[in-house]
Formats: sequence, C-alpha cells, structure tokens
Amino acid sequence: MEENKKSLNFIEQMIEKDLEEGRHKTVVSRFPPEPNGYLHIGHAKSICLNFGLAEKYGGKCNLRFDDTDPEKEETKYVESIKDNIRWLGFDWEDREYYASDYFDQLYIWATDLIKKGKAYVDDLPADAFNKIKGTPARPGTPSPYRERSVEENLYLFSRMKEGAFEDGEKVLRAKIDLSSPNMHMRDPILYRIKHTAHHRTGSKWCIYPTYDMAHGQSDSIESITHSLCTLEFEVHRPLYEWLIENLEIYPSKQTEFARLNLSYTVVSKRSLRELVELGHVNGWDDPRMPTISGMKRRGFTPEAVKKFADTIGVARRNGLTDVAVLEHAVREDLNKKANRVFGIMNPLKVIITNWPEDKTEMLTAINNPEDPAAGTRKIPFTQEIYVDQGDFMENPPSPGKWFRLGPDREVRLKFAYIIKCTGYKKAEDGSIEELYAEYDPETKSGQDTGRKKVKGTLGWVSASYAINAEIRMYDRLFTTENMSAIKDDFKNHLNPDSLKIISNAVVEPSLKKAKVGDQVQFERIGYFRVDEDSTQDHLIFNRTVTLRDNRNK
RNA sequence: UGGCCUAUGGUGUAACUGGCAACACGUCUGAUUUUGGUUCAGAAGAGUCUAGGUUCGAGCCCUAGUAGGCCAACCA
Repeated sequence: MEENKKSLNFIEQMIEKDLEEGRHKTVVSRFPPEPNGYLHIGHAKSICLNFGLAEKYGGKCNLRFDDTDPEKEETKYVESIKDNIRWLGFDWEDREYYASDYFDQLYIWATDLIKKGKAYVDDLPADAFNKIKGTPARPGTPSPYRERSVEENLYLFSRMKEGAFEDGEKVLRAKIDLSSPNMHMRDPILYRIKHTAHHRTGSKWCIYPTYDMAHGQSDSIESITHSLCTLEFEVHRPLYEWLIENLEIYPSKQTEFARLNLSYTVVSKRSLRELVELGHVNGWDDPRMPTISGMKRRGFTPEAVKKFADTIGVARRNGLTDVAVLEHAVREDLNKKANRVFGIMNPLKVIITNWPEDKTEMLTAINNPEDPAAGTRKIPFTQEIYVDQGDFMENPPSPGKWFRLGPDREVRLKFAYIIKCTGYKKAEDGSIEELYAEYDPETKSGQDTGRKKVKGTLGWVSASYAINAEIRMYDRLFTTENMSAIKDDFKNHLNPDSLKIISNAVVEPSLKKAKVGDQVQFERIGYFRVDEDSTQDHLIFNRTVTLRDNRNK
C-alpha cells in the first residue's frame, strides 16, 4: 500500500535524519526577532516554519528577543511582536527569552575567550580597523593591539564594563584569521561600548555583545537543536561554529533558508518604516502594509497565512513568490467562513413599477452556501431598490456576453424575483439616473414556476432599508512585480490607486449589527472586514480581496 | 575583484537521494450553479542554465563555464 506521504523540505529531511541517527531526541527551535520594528509576512514565514517544525516533531519552539542593540530596541515592539505571534495561533508557553537575559553569562564567556588567548581588546577606531581589515580579495593586517597579554586584555575588558571608556574607544575582538576570505572571520567584534540604557537591563551595562557573540550562545544556552535563519547569515555560520567550539558549549546548528520575496510588495523593515514615516500609508497597521497587523486589519486570517506559508515551502534559492498565492489562500479560507451579504458599491436606483409602493416583503436569504450551519436571514424587498451602476449597460453586448441589465433585459434579483428593465432615466450629463423595471410575481425565489430562465443574478438592497457604508477598496501597494530588482527609489513604484474610498455605498440592513473584525463576502464583489475605524452609525469595510473573476471570455 | 550559496513549466516547490519530471498557484476549455464565486471534468505549458565527464542509465555525482544572490556595519 502506497501512502502518498507529503514530500519533505530540506530542513525536514535534515531533522528526520538527525532523529533517526540519534543526534537529537526532539526538535528545539526558536523564533528570534529583534524588537526594533513590526513583524511582516516574511517573519510570518519564519514563525510558521519554526513553530510548525516543533509542532510536527513534538518539540518546542522558544520565543527569544534578540535585544543586543539598545539604541534601536523598545518594549513597545516586544508587545506587538507577541500579539502578532499569538494572533497567528502559536504559543511559546513560558519560554519567553531575551538575549539580554544572558548578558552575565555572555560576559563570562567573553573573558573565557580572552583567557584562552582567543580575544583581545582593540583600541583602533572603527575606520582605522576597517582600513587595515583588507578586502575579500586582499588579506588584512593585524591591529597593533592584537598581541596584548591576557592580563592586560582582562583588565581592559573589565574597565570597559565599568564604564572607564567612551563609546567607540575600545572593542573586544575575537582573534581568528585576518586573511580569511570570509570577512566575518577577520577578528570580528564581540563587544562594543554603548553608554545607552537598555529596554530591559536599564543602565546595568555599558558594553553590549554583538549579534555574533550573542546569537549562537543564546541558542546554545537554550539547547536549540536547529537554529534556522535566512540566507544572508550564511557567512556568519563559520563564526557561529568557531565560538561554540572555542567556548566548548552546546553545539546548536545553524541552517539557512531563503527569505520571502513577494511580488508587488516590499518586505524590509527599512522600507516599511519609510512608508509610514513619509505618510504613504496610515501607520504600521495600514491594511495595505504587508505587516502582520496590517494583514490582520485587511482581513487576512491566521489560517490563510499559515496555509500560505505551507504552500510556498522553504528552500535555499532566492525567488519571487506571486501574491496570487497569498490571495488564493485567503479566498479559500474566507469562502468557507464568510457569510454572504448584499452590498452595493455604486448604487443605482431601480423602481419596480408594478410593485405596490408601500409593500415590504421579507425574503429568506442563505447566509453561506458553503456552510449550511450558517443558516438564513430575512431581507426586505420593496418597490425601490439599489443595484450597482456596473450592472446596467445602455447598449449591452449580446446576451451571451452580458448577463446583467440593459433595456428589455431580464435578470434575477437573488433570493427575490426576476425583473425586466422597462426603461431608464438619464441625467443631463449622460449618466444613468434611475432604472424602471417590472417584476414577475411567478418567479419568487424558491417558488419559481420554472418557466423562465435568466443567466444573470444580481445583488440588491432595498432603498428604504439600506444602510450607508464606507468601503475602503485596497489594492497592491506597488505597481512593479519584482520590487527587489528595481534600481531607483522604491517609492517611485507606489500604486496611486492602492486605496480608493467609496463613501456612498449601501449595504443590507442585517449589517446594522456588524462589529469590528466581522468578515463578510459582498456577493459577487469580494471579501470585506469591518475596520476598527468603524462606528455604530458609520460602518467601514476594508476590502480584503476581490472574488476570482472569470468573465474574461 | 576573493570566497560562499543557488540554478527544475509563467511563479513557488517535489522527484523515496542515479531508473526517462510531480504538486500548488496562475492560464485556457467544458459542465454545474439564484454569486461571471464555489465545485467538478479536462487542456496547454519544462525535458531540469550551458558544455564536457563518470555510468547500462543523471535533474540528482564530477569538472569547467554562465547567470543570480550574499559578504568588506562598533545592525540583526
């Protein structure tokens, strides 16, 4: 019997091999954000990877803040990062760690390296060292301070810690190899002086470990079995391993994978920050932002994001993922979950001339054809209703290509009756002002005698019961597919139509009780989410994504 | 320029690690449909960057080349 086992990605293959060969009994991974900004879709990929792997193999995934640069890090980011991970549905239980928790240990390890003659205090200013450091093609030359005695190094390093020196006056360097073709092995900095308060340790320290000094050691302290990071850290791996070896500590293993690139999207903290600060978007949680909070507000669901992460997989080659994959993931999820309702973006009044002026009939509407448990609701039908302006054409093409309204054309009003357009009124500017129609009493939804078949079905809203709503139509933020290939300023590629606000839309009365966060499908239009700006008497919907549209041919 | 990494339909990933390339998205057909949605059935589309080599046999191994990515921050 063949079971179609889903194929494994290269990391899963490595893990299963490690497990089989007894190198590890379980998986301990970690998600290590630096609390200096907000999480985005790229982080989501990493979160799903790290937590997902731990889940799959019955292991654990820690949350560890990589907070070794007090100049950039803040507590507010810590909170938002935790919120985002929780929203995605992952739980780090009590394993919330901080690299700064390990500062004491890290300091001891630094002195251990000094004692082994593997680290030294260097007085050379940054630019001076960089000058003698050489280039990838040309070896560097040693700093004049490279051969200081262990005692002197130990003394100087302790003086650094005590605050005897100014920022930048001295650094602690690993003593490795000035001629290595890997620049990270040319006596990399382990500790630097920063008289800056840290968001967690306050003013306890004025020297801080660098990423290289802190990251692998933190992994080791937490007994991380598989330390996953993005490709650009590949060149750090020899240093990662050098430190573990020379410190003789638990050998966590670093494995790199390709970061996410999304079409029509920019995913870098720097660029996203610029968009916010220059006001191109309304904050980090603007629904157009690829930040987790932005996507949440837009209407993406955790399930969709996880499904997305799952489908794109993980590999070691840099590519460009089509946003269509993300959009497909939300549609798939929302199709099952979102109730259908009627909303008219650009209302066009239709007067049903043979319907009594004061009559209201309550009709039954199905909430979600994909989910019978979602039940039904009642919607009022009256003489005057709204359909969308886009659903009428004065001179429509043949009925085979145009299923909607036109002079003498018939359509079904969903859950109601079939109507025939008997006339229309034009405004002076040529626009269509209102439509006149006649309904066929024998075509009531559910009780249709079946003598009539129409191809088109329209959504509608009773004019007397309609609720006004603001609809925010979001579209991609950029017009260029591959934003990582552009050479000019990325802001030149902004999509001027990434947000179109429709302030005079009408929606069906059942939406009166809509709450922030509710997600619906406006039939034939797309999926929408009630925005946090929404109030009791001013409903605001964000368009998450349009419906798939096959009307090309 | 020195080194490291990568190279499979339009896009993202597979190929039990040598046995004539699969899945998803997208595209196109048709059916169903009281959403031009969903669902269903089907199609087109790569011979695996190039050139050698090893082998009975290579997308998987070797060599060279080409292309792309990464590295010369007291950022992570």
